[in-house]
Amino acid sequence: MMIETKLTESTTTSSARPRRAATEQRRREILDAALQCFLESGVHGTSMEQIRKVAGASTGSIYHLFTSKDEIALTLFIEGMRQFHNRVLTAVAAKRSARGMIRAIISTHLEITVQEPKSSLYLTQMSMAHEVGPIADEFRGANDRYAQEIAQHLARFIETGELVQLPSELYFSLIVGPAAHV
Amino acid sequence: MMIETKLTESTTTSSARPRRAATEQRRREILDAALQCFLESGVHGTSMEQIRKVAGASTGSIYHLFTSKDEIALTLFIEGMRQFHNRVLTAVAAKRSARGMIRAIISTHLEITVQEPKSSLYLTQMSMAHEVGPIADEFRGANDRYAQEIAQHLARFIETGELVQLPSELYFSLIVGPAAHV
DNA sequence: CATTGACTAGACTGACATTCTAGATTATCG
DNA sequence: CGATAATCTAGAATGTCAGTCTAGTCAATG
Repeated sequence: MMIETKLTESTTTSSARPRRAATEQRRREILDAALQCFLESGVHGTSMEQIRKVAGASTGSIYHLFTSKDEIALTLFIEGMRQFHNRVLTAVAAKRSARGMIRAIISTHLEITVQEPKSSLYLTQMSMAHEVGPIADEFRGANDRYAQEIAQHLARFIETGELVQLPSELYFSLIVGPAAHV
Repeated sequence: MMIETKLTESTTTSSARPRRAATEQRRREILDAALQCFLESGVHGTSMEQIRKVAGASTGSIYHLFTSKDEIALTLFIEGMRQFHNRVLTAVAAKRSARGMIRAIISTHLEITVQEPKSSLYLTQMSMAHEVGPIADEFRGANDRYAQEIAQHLARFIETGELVQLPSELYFSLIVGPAAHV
C-alpha cells in the first residue's frame, strides 16, 4: 500500500494560487466527520459515502484533499497518538519521584487504551499503521522519541539514587507498545 | 456485523448425512490457506479469490463452510490466542518463584507480540475481534480465564510470603492487554 | 479582465465480498 | 442394490464501495 500526503504540494513554481486557509479548514472538517463515523461504526463499517455526507463534501473534494480512506484514518491515528503521548508526558512531568512517574505512565496508558471509547479505534488504526510502510515509519519514529523522552525523565532519578536502573527494556517495550519494535 | 459459526449445524432431525471427517479437513485446509495469505499480505490485502486458489476450493465451498471472510480471520485469531495463552501458561508453570513467573510472563508476551511475524496479523485480528460482538465476547471470556489462571499461579507465593500482593490490577491489565477490559 | 491553477461535483469503473442456482456426491433406509 | 434426501461443490451473477475521470467553478495575479 502506498500512502502519500496531499499536503506536500507547497513547492509549486511561480503563479500558484493557494487557498490554504479554506482548504485547511475543509481538511479539518473531513477529518472530524471521519472520526465521528469511525467512532460510531469502526473504520471498516464506515463508507466514504457516509463521511462524504457528514462532512457535506463531494467525492471529488475528498479525494482532492486525501489520497485514500486509509490516509484519512492514519492521519487521525497520528493525531491521536500525539495527543496520547502529550497526555502521558504531561502526567509524567508533574511527578517528583520515579515511583510516581512510573505509576503515572501506567495509569495514563490504561486510562487511554482501556477506558476510553476510542481504544478500539486505536487498535484498528494501529493495525493499519503496521501495514502501511511510510506511516509505519513515522509511527515508529514518534514512538521512539516518546520512549526516549520518558527515559530522560526517569534517568534523573538514577543520579539521585532513587532508581537503580531504568525499568528493563522488556518492561518498557510493554508500556510503549509492541508497535515501537516491529 | 453479525458472525455465526457454520459448525452449529449438528442438530438436524433424523436422516442427516454428515460427512464430517472430510468437511472438517476441508475447513482446516481453507484456514491454513487463509493464514498463509494473511501472513503474506495482511487480512485486507488478501482476497477471497487468493484464499480460494491456495486452498484449491471454489467460492461455493468456502461460503458453505464459513459465513464470511471475517469469520475465517476470527477463527484463526481465536486459535492463535489459545496457542498464545498455552505458551505463556506453560512457561509460567515451569517456574518456581514469583519473580521467575513474572519474568516469564513478560518475556513470553514480548516474544510473541513483538518478535514474531504474526504479531502484525494479531493486531489486525484483535481489532476485528473488537468490532464483532459474538467474537468479542468469546475473546474477552478466554482472556479473563487466562488472567485468572495466571493469578492463581502467582497467588501461591503470597502464602509463602515471597509476594506481598498480586501485581496491581493496572499492571496486570497491561500485560494481559487492553482487550481483556474493553 | 484574462489566465491559470486550486477546488468541487458527480457520473463512471473495477475490484471484491457475498449470494444464487444448478448439479455432483454420499450416507442411510427400504 | 437403488431411491432419496441431505451435504457439498461449482462458478456465474449481484451489489457495494473505494477510487478515477472529466467537466466545470472559483479566486488570485498580471
